[in-house]
Amino acid sequence: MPAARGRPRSFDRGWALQRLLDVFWSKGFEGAQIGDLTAAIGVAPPSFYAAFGSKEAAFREAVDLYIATVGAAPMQALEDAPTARAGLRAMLEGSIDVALSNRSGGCLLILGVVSSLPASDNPRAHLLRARRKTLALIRDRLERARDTGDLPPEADPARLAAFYHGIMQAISFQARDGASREALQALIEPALAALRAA
Amino acid sequence: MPAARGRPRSFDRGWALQRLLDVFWSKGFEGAQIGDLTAAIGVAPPSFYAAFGSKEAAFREAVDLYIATVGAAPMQALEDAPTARAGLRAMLEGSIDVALSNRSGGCLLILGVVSSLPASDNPRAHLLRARRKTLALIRDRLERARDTGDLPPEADPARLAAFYHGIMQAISFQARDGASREALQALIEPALAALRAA
DNA sequence: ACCTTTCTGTAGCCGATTTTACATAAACCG
DNA sequence: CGGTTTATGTAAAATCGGCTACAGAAAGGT
Repeated sequence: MPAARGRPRSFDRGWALQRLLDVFWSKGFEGAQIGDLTAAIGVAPPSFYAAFGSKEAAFREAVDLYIATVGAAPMQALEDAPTARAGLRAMLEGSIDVALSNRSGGCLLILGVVSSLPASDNPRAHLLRARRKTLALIRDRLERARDTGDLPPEADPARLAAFYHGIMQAISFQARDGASREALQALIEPALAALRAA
Repeated sequence: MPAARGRPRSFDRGWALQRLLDVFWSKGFEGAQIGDLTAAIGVAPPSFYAAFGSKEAAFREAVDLYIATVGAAPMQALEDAPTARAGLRAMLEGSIDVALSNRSGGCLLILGVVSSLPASDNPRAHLLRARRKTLALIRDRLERARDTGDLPPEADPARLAAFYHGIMQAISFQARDGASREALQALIEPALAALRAA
């Protein structure tokens, strides 16, 4: 175990990453400026760069932390519920909780980067991979439901997964536009009607 | 009518505005840089500023042109269809046509500004107003359907309008992420299931 | 013809943003 | 306690964005 060498850091790196996540979440990759990030930690730019390398690298780490913590809850709820219907409802309700737990509203993975500046290409691609993973998780859960008889054999897990992923995107977007919890919850019942039809 | 004074403009302003719309649509307000806009018209910056005033003013004009042309088709289809169901289906299919008719994919009103930089506040607010108008159009059409017996009296036009507006947003996001026409069309049937339930 | 008006291209200003030199401070090691 | 290592704050470099001064060009008015 290598004893700590040199002057110790004046802040806890994990704590700082959570602050960075909060800033990136509410302002997006491009909206979050170095000044916002360093102010959130309470340090000067060189300390930020020494600890995280660059804005892009910090964003990547913050997104991974988001996936492992904030974003995991709705997906876990989907996984654990006894039926596909209950799972989807829990996932969407969890998404609403997430979308309302931040000043600006919405999901970091969906709204973190949208503009197409060359400087945002890598962060954008990182988020796109995360979204594809979310989609795959939903599809897997629906396939399991079909295989166990919870959904009829003619149900189309891939199509339904894209549809419910779309509902998550709608929740995020409308939360960003200032929708209330009631307004967001009103999206769930109409969305679940698609299960009866399938 | 005052005869044209001074040196005439070297390009047609309406034609130029369409080019600007194309650039703003595919790159967003912040992603579209002055160099992109002037290159699309084929002029130097001073000509752009003489004709349009500023990037923000040009964006506002481009958005208004988008609403009057590109965006009008799906809403007109919603209005003209004989039933609410047929209208919503036509609106969503029209949204898919729109979303696929641009390099980057998606709707300008939904994806044009997302980041929260202070410099984008006015453009963002302008788009938000446009979205509210879209939502109101859908709600009005559903109210009419309810009043004429096309939808049952217990149907909730405001809720359903928010839901189908959400589907449009999902179409835009997934188109921006590269979804195929087939993938986007697969969102429509599940969405229409909400009508049967209501 | 000459003046006024308006547009055009070159070239550059001005501010903002990410990132880094540099000197200094705070820890451990021998 | 001197030396090494790493972090910190000030301050600025490097870059890049929107925007504009200027001088010249192209039209109409008189």
